[in-house]
Amino acid sequence: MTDKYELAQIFKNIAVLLELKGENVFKARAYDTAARIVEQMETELTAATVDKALKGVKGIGPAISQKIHEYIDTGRIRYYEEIKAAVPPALFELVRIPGLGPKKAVILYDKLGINSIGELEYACRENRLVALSGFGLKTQAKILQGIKYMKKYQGKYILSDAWPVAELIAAYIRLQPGVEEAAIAGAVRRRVEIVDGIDIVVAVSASASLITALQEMPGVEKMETGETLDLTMASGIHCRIFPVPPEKYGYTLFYRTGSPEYLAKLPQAARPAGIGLTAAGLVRDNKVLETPDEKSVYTQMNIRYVEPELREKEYDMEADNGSLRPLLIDEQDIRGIFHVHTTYSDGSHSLADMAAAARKRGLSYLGVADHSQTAVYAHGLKIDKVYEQRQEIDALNSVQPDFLILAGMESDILPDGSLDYPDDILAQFDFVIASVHSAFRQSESVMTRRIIRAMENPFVTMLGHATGRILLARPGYEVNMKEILAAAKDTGTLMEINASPYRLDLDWRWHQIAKENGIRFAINPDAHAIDELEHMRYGIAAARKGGLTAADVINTRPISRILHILQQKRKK
DNA sequence: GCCGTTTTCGGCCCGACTGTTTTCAGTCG
Repeated sequence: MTDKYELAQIFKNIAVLLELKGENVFKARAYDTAARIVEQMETELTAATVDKALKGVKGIGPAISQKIHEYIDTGRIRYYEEIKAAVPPALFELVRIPGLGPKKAVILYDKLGINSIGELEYACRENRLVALSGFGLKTQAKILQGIKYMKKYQGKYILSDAWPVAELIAAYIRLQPGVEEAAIAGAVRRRVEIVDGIDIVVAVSASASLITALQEMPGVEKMETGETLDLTMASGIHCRIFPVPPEKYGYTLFYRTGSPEYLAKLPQAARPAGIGLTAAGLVRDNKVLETPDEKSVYTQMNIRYVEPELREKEYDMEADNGSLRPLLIDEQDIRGIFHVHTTYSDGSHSLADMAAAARKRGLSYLGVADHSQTAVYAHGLKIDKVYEQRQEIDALNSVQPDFLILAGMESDILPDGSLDYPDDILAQFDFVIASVHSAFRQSESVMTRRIIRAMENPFVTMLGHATGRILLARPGYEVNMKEILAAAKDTGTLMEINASPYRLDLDWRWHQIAKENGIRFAINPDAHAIDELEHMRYGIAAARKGGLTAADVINTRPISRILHILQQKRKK
């Protein structure tokens, strides 16, 4: 299998290996850059397309170009295999621990003979790191914390690593002879932000030919057959396949979708209908009922159908059955988006290209929000650049009357809660997203106060990624969310649902609480490249989990109303 | 490894933060 994502991963690995070998860090960075470029190529990776796509691209020189061709021709890169063999695998494993970089990892390997994360954890507990020069008690504690965090999420994946794969597998299964229906179940169907694998339920009368077909499916590394079929994909992700006869399909899909906590609420609710829930299916008068589809499961239990995204322990059956539940927000409701980056700061595509891509997706407005001046690492915009960008936006808007580019900014919230530009500059933007990007380790009260102060600024339209978490990599900063939401209500500040599958922040578990406060949301892709506009599907999924409707989200408003909505707060 | 030129070699984004030091190195974004 040759694809650009695998190649990009190889280049990223080469970069890490070079750092571990102690080579020139800029050489390592060159491979990191190449990985990003390859990943964002808009064409498939073939000998015919690659030269054209990468010709004259900054960052691809003769050596890396040669390696790309070698990969296309042979599926491997010898240089990678050589340096991989030359670097102990343990080192490669150790640098995955947050807070532990290549330099310290090498010291641990050389001086303490640490050969695995388990050994390192043991060495920390034995207090053996403090004796090393450059290490101390705090470093040791930080590493231990990092290991704890990693272990907690081993074998777990963010939704965007699982959902697209699950869709491909389900589509492949549907093509097989004898298969009547196949659907994604489990946490992926419920759109949980972190999943431990993929579940697929298949309606099939005889599973022999399905098993053969799965063995031949691209990307399968290992397969164990039994009552369920357990696949291990090349990426390491597990996929459990449940083949069942068609008359059991509906119940199995329902049962395997879960969540266990949601299912546990049901026996009591189904009792008035004389229905029992067992592992075998719905039972009435000791007889297992036929449930060819999922709707029939709910009909026979005589309770209302619940969207898969809502089937969590948080689901309140009594409240739901007693009221009219409006339709959850849907992809079709979205008219425009906010929070994309361009080449003005750290984006990969130009303002014009991002706008064209948004328009091509059928959107009618796009809110650009590059980084502000303090975000040096992201090439944040100095004031003269702000004006330059504004001019380009005005020029683009003047030639396309049916599409509107909104001039926004993602302004850093500085450690004291002030913003990154004076008010007279902020006032010139159509909207401002205020986000924390530095000094993450302030105490909860200081951080909360800092964010509230930013929200009190009349020009701050919305609060960006409210906790700063990076799923499976970094917990969010300490913050009192109840106070933040109360302040959002008082100040009329919108809350961002950052749709990056790495963030999904504000967490859906807060959505109803915010909604009850009268707070409205913006679902923002935080896209740094055209293909990241696709992040929207994860943000919408999160909003659905939060029980939000089109009315709760400003992206559903028409172009004619949007500027007014964005500027409501400053007119208060 | 890549780039650009005052071109074949020197610089590469850079500042904050932290924990270790006793003036700095490593990590992160």
